[in-house]
Amino acid sequence: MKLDEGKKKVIEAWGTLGTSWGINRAMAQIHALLMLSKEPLSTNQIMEELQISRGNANMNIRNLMDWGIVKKELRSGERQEYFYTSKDITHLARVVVTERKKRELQPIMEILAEVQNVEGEDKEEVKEFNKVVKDLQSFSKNVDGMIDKFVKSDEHWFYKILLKTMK
Amino acid sequence: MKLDEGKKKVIEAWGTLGTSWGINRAMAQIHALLMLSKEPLSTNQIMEELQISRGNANMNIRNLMDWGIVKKELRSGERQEYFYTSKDITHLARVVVTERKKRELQPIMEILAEVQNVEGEDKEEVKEFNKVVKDLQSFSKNVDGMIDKFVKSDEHWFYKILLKTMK
DNA sequence: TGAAACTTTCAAAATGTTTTGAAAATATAA
DNA sequence: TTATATTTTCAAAACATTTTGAAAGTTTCA
Repeated sequence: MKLDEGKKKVIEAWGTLGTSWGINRAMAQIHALLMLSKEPLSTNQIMEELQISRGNANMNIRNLMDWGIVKKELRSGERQEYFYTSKDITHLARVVVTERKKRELQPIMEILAEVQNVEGEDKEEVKEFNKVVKDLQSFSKNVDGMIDKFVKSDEHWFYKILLKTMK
Repeated sequence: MKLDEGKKKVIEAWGTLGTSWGINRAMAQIHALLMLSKEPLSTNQIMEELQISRGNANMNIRNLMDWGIVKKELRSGERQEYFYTSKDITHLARVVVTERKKRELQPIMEILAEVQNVEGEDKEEVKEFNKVVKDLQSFSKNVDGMIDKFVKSDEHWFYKILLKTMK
């Protein structure tokens, strides 16, 4: 297989995968392109390679930078900005997980805390509700703890745990 | 707080959360409603409680049943079907994770296997590409292993619930 | 300062997803 | 069988998200 063909396939698949992870197609594809490129790329190069508009490219590069996934490189004597990303996929995984925790887990945990102990402990229905809410809380807390551990851990730790978990 | 108010809040939050997990609003809300109800509910009751159309209710109940998350109860002397779900959230987690693995992880793993070892090992660019692809593969395999482990570790639990449900 | 190079913004268009509701299909009972 | 209750289907409408592209804004340099 030729390099360009391989890149194209991975970029396409990455775009599709991103879509299921709260990262839109263009954003995921820009990330994949940068990850697979030896050198940083300019907005124009990204537009050209992915066949997307300037606005789209700009907006998603900005978003990736806000997430801390993509960085900018300035070259003396050149006006254009060049962008690059870490080749370490666990870095992306950490950022995405943190972002999703903030956007998804925290709100539901707040709601669960809010609805704790509904009135009327004598009714079966209420007992049932309170029980389910408590279970959801304990599950959420577990997930929350797992995420924190994962995010704080360094790469080394991550692989050690993986090995332990799997054997 | 009153029971109805609490239920409403959790159902709403659950719907929002579902949206980020490849489960549409109505589907997630139906699940939440059933999880929080003492008794199984009919399509009409679900429509009424969530203020959604018959088509929407039917389609999403069906989907939840296809996923194995919701079950049907038939009552002798009654024509309507009643639906219920497990109160154990880890059951849902297991199903969702399995489903997502199938829909997301498997395709990307296939692509990665396909683009392994692009021609021209002498060029720096190609070396770089092959290296990143290998890293992505190893990461994917690790995630895949973790998911399997998680899903299988729940099997014991699964049979316990199955027995409980059936008695 | 003025003009060229480049980046950012944002309203409108394109695209994707979910929901509706009425009609068709199916099951049940008289 | 026919009438009635219930479930299923699906095209169109509503809604949500992404992308475009041109105009506005900014930076740089002569």
